[in-house]
Amino acid sequence: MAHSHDMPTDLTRNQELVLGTLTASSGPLSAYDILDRLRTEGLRAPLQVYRALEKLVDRGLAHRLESLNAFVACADAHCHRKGLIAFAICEGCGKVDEFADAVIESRLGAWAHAEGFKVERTTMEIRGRCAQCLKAA
Amino acid sequence: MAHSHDMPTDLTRNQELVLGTLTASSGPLSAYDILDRLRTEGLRAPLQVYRALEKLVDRGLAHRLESLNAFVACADAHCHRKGLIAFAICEGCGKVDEFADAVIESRLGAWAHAEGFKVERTTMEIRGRCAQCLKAA
DNA sequence: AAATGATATGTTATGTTATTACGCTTGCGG
DNA sequence: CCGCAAGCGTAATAACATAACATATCATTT
Ligand SMILES: [Zn+2]
Ligand SMILES: [Zn+2]
Ligand SMILES: [Zn+2]
Ligand SMILES: [Zn+2]
Repeated sequence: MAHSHDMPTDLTRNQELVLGTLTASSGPLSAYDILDRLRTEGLRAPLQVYRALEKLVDRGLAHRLESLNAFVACADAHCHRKGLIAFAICEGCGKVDEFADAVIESRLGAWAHAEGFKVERTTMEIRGRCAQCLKAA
Repeated sequence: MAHSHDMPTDLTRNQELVLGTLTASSGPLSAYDILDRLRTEGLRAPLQVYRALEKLVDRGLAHRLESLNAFVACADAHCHRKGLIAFAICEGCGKVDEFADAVIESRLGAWAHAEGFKVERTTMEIRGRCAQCLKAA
């Protein structure tokens, strides 16, 4: 079974560094977190990171978590380039779980259709505690 | 029919000013937008606004839109103090529509139950174009 | 090879959003 | 009156994000 994080071969150096940092992290990172981890690689300015993140997010290789102002590597590259993705974010350990639900997507689509609203992008983020953290407590 | 925005009587002065500003606005406002509109009332510091917003959000009188870093008055005070609320945000005119969907809520609950994840808070925000803006274009 | 255009990069400065730290005030129950 | 909780005011700072401008890299066309 192939690893989900095989890195595409057509990334630029900065994109590759940023995606590598996200992939190596156990949880979401802010752009400035990423920058700090890449200073040894020569990155100096926030914009270098933000530009790489923009491309990665456009390509679905990374996601932005709006409620955290942070980013994660896509956990599941083969299936969600399109469509609605939900994130479950554990406040305890920072772990982020990524999932899709066709029923939710279709309910949203139905609402939008009824209202005449054209959906461009959907953010869905659940905050709480994961099973492991609940058990530990 | 009663107006949905009858203001509670037990707000502090700052809370009342902030909620009034949000209610008077046709779209979401950032904390700094609010501050600017309240300088004539004597407010000077971001914290005065953030503190008021925190209480208002806790009480369900206002909502934070994570994907915008901005706030709106609750459009529908009687029904969503609890439960999942979704927001549809028009990129054209800034209008925000607030709605609840029991099916979505139960799907999320089912996912969480299956994973052993304890949900504390959910953010759901749709970005796109409202019917009116689509027609105008 | 030279010119062009598209994409990526580097750098500085600045803008925007949010919080920390500290101290004063007000109202309220003991 | 005292002690405590909630609210308030102010200053400073932290955290997140973009604007503006210059340069570099690489493929395409002439
Ligand atoms: Zn993904
Ligand atoms: Zn956890
Ligand atoms: Zn509401
Ligand atoms: Zn609109």
